[in-house]
This record gives sequence, structure tokens and C-alpha cells, in this order.
Amino acid sequence: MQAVKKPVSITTISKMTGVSIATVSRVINNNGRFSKRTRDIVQSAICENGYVPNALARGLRKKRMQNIGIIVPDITNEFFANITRYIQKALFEADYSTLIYDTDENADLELRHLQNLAAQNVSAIIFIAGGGEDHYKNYELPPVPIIFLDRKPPDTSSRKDYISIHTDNYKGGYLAGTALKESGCNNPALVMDKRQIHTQLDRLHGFEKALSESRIKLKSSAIYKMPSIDCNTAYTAISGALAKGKSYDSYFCTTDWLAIGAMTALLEHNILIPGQARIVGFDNISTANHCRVPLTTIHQDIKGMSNLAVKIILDILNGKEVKEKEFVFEPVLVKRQSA
Amino acid sequence: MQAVKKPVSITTISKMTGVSIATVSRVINNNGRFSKRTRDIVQSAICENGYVPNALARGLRKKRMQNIGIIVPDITNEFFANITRYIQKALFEADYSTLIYDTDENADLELRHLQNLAAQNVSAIIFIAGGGEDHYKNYELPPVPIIFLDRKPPDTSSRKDYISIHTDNYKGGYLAGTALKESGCNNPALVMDKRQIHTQLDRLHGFEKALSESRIKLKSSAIYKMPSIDCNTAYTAISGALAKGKSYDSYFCTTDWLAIGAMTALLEHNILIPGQARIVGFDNISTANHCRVPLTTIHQDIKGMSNLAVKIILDILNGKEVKEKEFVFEPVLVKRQSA
DNA sequence: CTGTTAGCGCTTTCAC
DNA sequence: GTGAAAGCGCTAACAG
Repeated sequence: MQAVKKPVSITTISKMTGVSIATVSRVINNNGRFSKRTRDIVQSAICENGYVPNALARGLRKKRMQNIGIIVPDITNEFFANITRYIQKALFEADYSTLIYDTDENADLELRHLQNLAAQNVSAIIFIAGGGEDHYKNYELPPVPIIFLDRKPPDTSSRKDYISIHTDNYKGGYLAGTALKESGCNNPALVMDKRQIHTQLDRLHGFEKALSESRIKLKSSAIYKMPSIDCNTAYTAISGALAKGKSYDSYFCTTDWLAIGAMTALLEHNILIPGQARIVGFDNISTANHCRVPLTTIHQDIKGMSNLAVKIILDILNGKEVKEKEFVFEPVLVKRQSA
Repeated sequence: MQAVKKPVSITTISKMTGVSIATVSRVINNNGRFSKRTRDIVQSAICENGYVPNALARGLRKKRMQNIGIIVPDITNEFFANITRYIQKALFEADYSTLIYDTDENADLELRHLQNLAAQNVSAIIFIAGGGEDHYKNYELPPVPIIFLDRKPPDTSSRKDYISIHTDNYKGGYLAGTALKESGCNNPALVMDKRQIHTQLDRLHGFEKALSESRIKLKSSAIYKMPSIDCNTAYTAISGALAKGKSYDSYFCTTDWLAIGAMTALLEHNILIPGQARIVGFDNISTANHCRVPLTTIHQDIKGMSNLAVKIILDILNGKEVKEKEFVFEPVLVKRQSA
């Protein structure tokens, strides 16, 4: 015979202690206006019964849940996974929990996730990357603080108060270009995400800038635009190019996985790295340090960006005004063997 | 002047359409007892106003949210990230959302996460790996369906109805042992997680079994127990062993990252792979195919396990009885260059 | 310091 | 087919 455990609510505690539910609520939320004695009685009752306040009831009443949503394009990508992890950790310490939604790089999903988050009364939303710039023009974002991480906010007419936190991608591209040209490369290629995202475009422009300072030109035929940012697309593209005899003395790939795909293609065509071709990636995921030829790459301060995002959200939620709208982090070149 | 948008609730729709909120609720949930005409009126009002029902109010009322919780030890590990991704996807199609909690391999966090999930009235919980066997003896798990993925459930007295889905780890270890001994190795080492988890122990035992069938013994001094399952711990341990002159002709590492750490250590000591030492990993993460020496490893059917987990949860929530308590998936050896 | 009370937005009897 | 009304568990006036 299984004992049927009835869920303990605030009323249960109230009855057990002979104190009104209002008072119980006060001690739970430490809102003052109760005696030390009362507090002790209530707290011990809470402890003994393992009572945990119902988050839904509280959320419904306060019209706001003690959690924030985070929308991420691909949790399987270590770069994004790391961000969510740092965010979750920092938020948890502030007693917020995190709703992680993976969009699978799919704009429709993004919308549904957004609605879902709104329906759950999240206190705020962190948007990590995602589709192109224009997706958000068609619908309004939920009326909560929203922070764009890793990408700039859309330029909608309805709201211009978005906050953005990201790496200086232009600088990152510039660092990559500098590193490559300083090792004597003068026939560079670029492998990038084909979507018109600021992060990608900025990296491209920074890269071109570094090259142009040395009179090196990035041929448009040397720009490979990938439908996704994973390993296989780059592998296929570069393999194909190599098969057609198109090769370069250096490759800047706007993502580490893209770089690793390119690397595999080059190696399979018996091209020595860094002897005959150099590669620079972006993100500094842990695989970069353990791939065929340890990858020189651009490191982003994930921890710094994540913690700042949380700090800002907490500030906003606590009524502090946040004046700045854009926060830019410095990228740093991590030199390994591939370049 | 910013237009203040008041949130649209079921009452708003009710007033707009001149229909009672009860009826609005019925059409939202498609509960019948409304005319086709009423339905159309209500639905168009819902559409026009972009009304999305408040999930909290509904959850409070029904005492159950349309979401399930998933507890994962490290979202940064591609193996776990993949699981969560598949689960989230499958669940989303069934109109459930997913609360992902990363425990950072920390048992205390696990408890707090569990309480959090209970407080949010999740419909079910999926537990992925985590600490040792005994953590759950001290507290009761929330009164919702719970599925243990990747590890067996604890043997608590209060509940024995847990469901478990995992790879046949014994078989996985056996496959690794067979592969190694068939390439002529007879001086094997094992690098494993030090925690007494079934997954780890089973892999060990399966490995020993394969060896013993050929009269090969795994010396206890050749078993390296790691405090965590990441790359660096294995790197440090194997480097240290090598420095002391302790080397082996083969290494079975119970995790790909462990294997990659060991690989780096061996390579740095100028040991050829697979010439002088062979390595087999476990999990088949994508890095395994792109590390220094492509890693031979044991593949787990992540997609299959994830989808099954979701299917079972949905079945349970829909009142179908699930008779089996344990579901075991076959591992398969993926042969690459390291062994 | 403490208790009473009115909802938060929704689902669900129960009448009609 | 439809509406009125109760109440999920909690917080926040308000009154004492």
C-alpha cells in the first residue's frame, strides 16, 4: 500500500503553524512584519515538510516568473553551449532559472519559442545569434528586457531599446588577416556563413582591411559562402575547390568547425599545414586544440560576455537604468600550429 | 509617445467576441460543446490579437505544465548536448517545452534543480547521468514520471518504478577489448571516471571480459581513475605515467574526451598511434573524427535513446501503461585510425 | 506584528 | 451550445 502524499501548499503550512497564510508568505519572501518567533515556527514547519512554494502560482500573481529565456541556434555547438552554461550558472546564483530553447537555426521555430517564452512570463530573454537580420521585422518581441548576445539587435521601428553584447568581429577578422599576411600569405581565401549576419560580415570586412593594408586582395571567387557553419559543409566546399584545382595559401574560416572541415579537405589532398596552406578559425572551441593540426583561432570572451549579460539583466530587473546599449568585447588571437 | 499595449487575456477575447470565457476556453482547447460559428468568431479574434494563453494560469489550474525537465551533467559535452537537442525537438513536436538544467556534475545543484522542477510543475523529468548511485537515497524525487537516461536508476526503497534507457555498456567495453586484442595488444590500460557509476563499471567489466577470453589481464595499476571526464585530466594522468616510464600498448578510455587527452599525452611523448599504442574511446562525439589521430570509438545511439525517452514519457502522460522498465541499446564500434 | 480578502488567467463542473 | 461561478496557490493591499 503506497502512502498517498498530498502536496504541501502554503495553506498546509498555515494550518500546521496556526499562522495565517499571509504571514507564512511574508516569512517565505522575507518581507518583514513578522516576529522572530513566528519566523522560526514557520521556517521549521517548512523544513520538516520539505515545502517548496509553487512557482506557477507565484508567477501568475506577480505576472513574472523567476526565470529568463535563452534562445540559442545550436546547443550542440560548444561555443553556444558554453554561453548557455555560464549564463545558467550566473543566473542560478541570483535565484533565477533558465529556459533554454534551441532553434536549430530555424526562423519559424524561433517565433514559436518566443511565444512560448512570453506565455511563460519569463522575466527577460537572451537571444543568441540565429537567423538573418530581418526575421524580427514581422512580429513583435515580447514586452520584457531582451538582450542580443553575439549579434546586433534588429533595427525595428517599434523598439530601439535592445541591448547588444558581442565580440568586436571586425577586429577579429583583422587579427586573422594580420596573422596570415605576416606569415607571408598573399593568396587568401575566406570560408564564411552565407547568411547576412553582422558577425559574419564584420569578420569579412576586418579581414579584408588587414589584407588591403598590405595590398593583398581577397578575390570574390575566393569567398566561400556556406549554408551552415558545421564541419561538413566546409569540407565539401573545399574538397570540391581543390578537385577543380582551386587552392590558396591561406584560409580564414569564420568558425572553428568550418576551419576543421577545411583542414580535413586540405590534408586529404596532401597539402601540408602550415607548410603549404595556413588556416585561422574563429571561436576557440576545445576541439581547436585537438584537431589534426592544432588550430590557430580567434578567441571570444564567452565567460565575460555571458556574465555581463546576466549582470545587465539583473540590473534592469532590479530597476537600475542601463544607459549603454552596446557592449563590445575584444577578441584575441590564439596562435597554434595551423597558422 | 509609446503606445502602452495591455496584455490580451482570455477575458479580452471573451469581451471582444461577446462570448463567455468558458466558451473561449473550450475552443482554445478544442473541447467541443461550441458551434462551428462560435469557433470561427473566437479563432479569428485570437488570431487578430495574437493572443497566446497564459501557460502559468493554465498550469496552475491543471496542476501540470506543458513541459518536462531534463537534468544534464554538462551541456558543454557534445554527447549530452546532442541528447538534449533530440529530446527537445521530439518534445516540441508534441507541444511540450523543455527545461534544461545543467548540474555541472554537482550533486547539490542536482537537488536544487529537482526542487525547482517540482516547483514548476513539470509533467515529467529526464535524468541524464550525474553523480554516483547514492545521491538519491537522501531525498525523494518529485511525484512525476522520471526516466533515467544513460544510467540506471537508483535503488531506493520508496520507488522502484523508475524507467531506464541506456546503452549496453558492458557490450561496449567488450567491443573495445575485442578490437584492441585483435590488433595484437596484450598490455592494456584503462582510463575511466573514478565515480562508481554503472556506465563506467559496466564498461570496465565488459573490457576485462574480452581480455580474459584471451588470457590477457588488466593490471589494477593500469586502471586510471579520473576525477572528471574531460580532456585535461586524462592528459595529465597519462603524461605523468609516461614520465615515470609507465606505458602500455593500448588504452581504452571510457569517454572520447578522455581518449583525446590520452592521445595528446602519447603523441607528445613521441609514441606513434596506432603503431606503438592504440586507443579506443567511447561516445563517438564529432571531435573523435577530427582529432590528431582519428579516434576509434564506441558509438551510442543517441537519437534512438532520446526519441524513445520522449515516446515513453508521452505514453505515460497519455495514460498508456509502460510495462518494461529498462531499455538497452546496442553500442557499435566505429573503426578509425587510432586502433 | 498579524489576519482578511481580492484577485492573477485559466479550466471545469454544473446549470440552463 | 452556452454561461456563471468556483478555485488552483500565491502575493499584496488594507485594516486592525
